[in-house]
Amino acid sequence: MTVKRTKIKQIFTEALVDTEVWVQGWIRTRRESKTFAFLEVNDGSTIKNLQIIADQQLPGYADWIKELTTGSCVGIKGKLVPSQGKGQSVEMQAQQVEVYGTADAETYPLQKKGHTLEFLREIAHLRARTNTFGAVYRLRNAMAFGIHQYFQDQGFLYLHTPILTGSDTEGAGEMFAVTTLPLQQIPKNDTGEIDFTQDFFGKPTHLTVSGQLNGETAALALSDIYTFGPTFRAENSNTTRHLAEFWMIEPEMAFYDLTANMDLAEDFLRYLIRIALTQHRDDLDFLTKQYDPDLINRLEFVLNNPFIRITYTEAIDILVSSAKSFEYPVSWGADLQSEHERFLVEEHFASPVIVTDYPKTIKAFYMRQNEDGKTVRAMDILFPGIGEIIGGSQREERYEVLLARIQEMGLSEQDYSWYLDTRRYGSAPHSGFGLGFERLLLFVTGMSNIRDVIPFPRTPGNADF
RNA sequence: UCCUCCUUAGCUCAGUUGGUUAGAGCGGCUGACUGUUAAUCAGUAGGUCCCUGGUUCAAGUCCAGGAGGGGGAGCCA
Repeated sequence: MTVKRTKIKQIFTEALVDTEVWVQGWIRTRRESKTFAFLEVNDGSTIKNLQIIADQQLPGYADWIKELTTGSCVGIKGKLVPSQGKGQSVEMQAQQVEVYGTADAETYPLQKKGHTLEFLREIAHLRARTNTFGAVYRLRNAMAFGIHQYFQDQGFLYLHTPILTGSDTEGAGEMFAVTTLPLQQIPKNDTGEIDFTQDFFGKPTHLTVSGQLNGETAALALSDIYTFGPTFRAENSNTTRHLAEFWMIEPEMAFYDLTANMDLAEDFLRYLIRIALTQHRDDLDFLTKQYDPDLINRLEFVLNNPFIRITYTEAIDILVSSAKSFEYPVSWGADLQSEHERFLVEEHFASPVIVTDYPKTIKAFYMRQNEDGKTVRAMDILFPGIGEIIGGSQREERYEVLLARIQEMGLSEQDYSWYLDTRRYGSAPHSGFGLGFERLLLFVTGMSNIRDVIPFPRTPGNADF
């Protein structure tokens, strides 16, 4: 075949009626009549299928029509014509059919019927062939590209931070160990401890849980940077919003205070949501219809309304004075529980909420201390149904204060000497945040399980595919 | 890790106080139909009742242990 392939998305967006085109894709369904058949082909470029009419007069019809079952792969040449039927404006009159790969209807797991998301997770290698996962993966791609576009437009520098890290005390969670030591016979030293001097890096090494500290070093030289890469947490978390391997975006900006940080985060999220609403309406319409009737409304609400900003102390006051009875007691100094966050976001404000200025005792050592000596310049952005989608802070730029905090929390001054150097030499006020990419996708797609917004989810006990 | 629910045909599920040959819808297959839209109509095939052990004359059903999965909680993004 020498004709250039046309993607199905083009057929629906460009005026191609009366032209001959060549499409390649996978059969979604076949409806046979006595003298002809309707085929629906999808090539992933859009959620829409191209309807193709195959007449039995075509050469080889009897041979290939039986092979064109759901899931089979074909190339078809034909003429685009206005559709006689309802449901689509354009369809193709087939002229020539080439079968690349058949799919035995007896064993092919995807049928012309609804499947549960749980079943599709078990066949993650085939689920991209469904409308749902096609839509989700297209949106995932659009959001990833949009993230780079947003930051690049604002003059941010894309920084690659290490995936293998020797600092095991960042406190962001349990870490996966990385080693080349023989696991059958781990070398021990005189005191009976593992002899890491024999390991590849000569010391304990792990997969990164955050690129933030590395990111800060670049922000304190290049002004505005962002990272976007895989992140690993070995927590035994079995929930709809945790993965052992996920992707995280971490911008870090010199000369930003907490307010500027929040302004950026809000503008950033809105930019991404606008892309979804304007450029991927077909996919959102499908997901709204199929899974979440309120999806598009919710996205539009977030686009058009500023997030509520309150301090932790104000949040505690609201929770205490609410008539609501919580399973976990509310008191100043304790972290907000899921039920507390849900109440604020879903009931009290019915809006995304940014909570700031948490007690320093429940936040990380690097967050900037307030004048009250009790709270730090932290901010968590809470979304309905998802909880914390962004966590960030203004960073402690004062050398003495940061050092004191490291000592207070019993962390190793030695391990953080390089980080402290950024405050010893030309320190600057700066801020940043971390956005969980898959949590963003939960919000944008309306999916309710994080395992359904990443192609091959890694969770405790599951690294299949 | 804790709490809770679930596991029966390819998929989604019914299955009575334990009782003969375990059912339905969808999907598959066969046939009918000149415009269908998860086509329609008729027919048909399809079972390790998650695994192991136990109780019983008799277990899909009751008991114990195990495996897998869903939801919630904690941890967090």
